[in-house]
Amino acid sequence: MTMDSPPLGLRERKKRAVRANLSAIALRHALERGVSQVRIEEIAAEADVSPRTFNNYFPSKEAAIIDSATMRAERLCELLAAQPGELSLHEALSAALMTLFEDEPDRDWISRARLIRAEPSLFAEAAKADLDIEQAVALEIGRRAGVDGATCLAPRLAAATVVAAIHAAVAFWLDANDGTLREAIGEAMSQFRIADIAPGGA
Amino acid sequence: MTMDSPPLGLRERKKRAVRANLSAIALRHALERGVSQVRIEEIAAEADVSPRTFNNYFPSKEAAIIDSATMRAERLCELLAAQPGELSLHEALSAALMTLFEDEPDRDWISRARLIRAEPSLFAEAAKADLDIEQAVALEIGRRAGVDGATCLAPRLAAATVVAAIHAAVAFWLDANDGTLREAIGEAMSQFRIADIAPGGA
DNA sequence: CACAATTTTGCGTGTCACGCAATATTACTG
DNA sequence: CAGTAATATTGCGTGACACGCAAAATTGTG
Repeated sequence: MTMDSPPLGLRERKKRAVRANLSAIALRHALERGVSQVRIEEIAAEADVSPRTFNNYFPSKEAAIIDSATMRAERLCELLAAQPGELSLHEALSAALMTLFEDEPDRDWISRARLIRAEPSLFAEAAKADLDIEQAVALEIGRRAGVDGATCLAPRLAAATVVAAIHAAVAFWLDANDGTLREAIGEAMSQFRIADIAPGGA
Repeated sequence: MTMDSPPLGLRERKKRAVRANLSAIALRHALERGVSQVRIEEIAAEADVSPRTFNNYFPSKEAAIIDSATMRAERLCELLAAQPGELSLHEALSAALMTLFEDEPDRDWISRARLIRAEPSLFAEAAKADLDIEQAVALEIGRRAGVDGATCLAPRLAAATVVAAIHAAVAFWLDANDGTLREAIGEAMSQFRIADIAPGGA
């Protein structure tokens, strides 16, 4: 799609650095004091930035904490598209997820995931982001099967259940402290089936 | 559990009336002007109540609009528990949902559902409520299968996928304007399978 | 170096969540 | 039918926040 990776101007690099910095500080504050005690003013001060600038990057502190916590939907879509067409939908999704969760998450990701599950305001913010992910996955599933992923029920259902399965697996793994996340994802995918999508369907 | 249904004092009746009234006014304002233009002050004035009292019932206008939009988890749990034990988990869930969605939703429910999907702030608020629903369903599924619905993966996965399927079906039905919601739910449930849960599993 | 584009910043405004204490309403008891 | 305890409503004040707007600073370009 848009691949301007190499020519990344100073401008864009600085913006991304500021954004990542603000997000990291926000997460740390939230872990140390609790989300409700996080103050935008303090985050901005620590990042050497005006408070107004914070709200220039994020509409709320929750958004800052969540930022970059969402697994990238584009990556999942790419992996799904890369699976051989002979595989059933369920097999292709499983294989894509096994690749997506190839490397175990780092400490920041884990503590952030725990925090999101513990704090309703963060959970709500994350749900908004997951909606976009789900739609993107539905579109890719639809493309793969030759149907409209935006309107037909089947691809949307498949996307919704897969995202739900990932959530359940992550939540289980966070609670269980046992085995790898990859294994939890795999076990989840093995415990339900998604019907293949027939292109000729109504 | 707690069954004080008949002896419902004046106090409780008034509270419920005020709550329902505030919620209805909030929904109407949101439909007419958009959520961002809803003012707590106006809702309170129309309900002949102090603005402070509004925040006594709801922590935000979004919560007021959402209130009573969530399908009742207790009802789904009851219906699930009422299904004969010979049925597989998937069959029992399907049957329970068919009963739960026996009567088609009214106009208020539909317009609210549309609004929730269109407005991210409402979607986020609804997601919080759905989390509770999911946990309750997981507990009931676990009880039915004789495993711990709070810790084991299987019941949580089943609950998550079922809730996701309901969401997908509702969203599809709202877009399609074709057939009944009941049919959409049934079609969704027929397009994926949930593994039965073995009580002896680790 | 000058000039255009973009970003940062400060300021003001309207909205909101919530603690607290005073007041009003409801429930209960002799 | 009081009188009293429990609970709900209300007004007020405070801290925080989202966001529009325009001036100032920073970056990209010829």
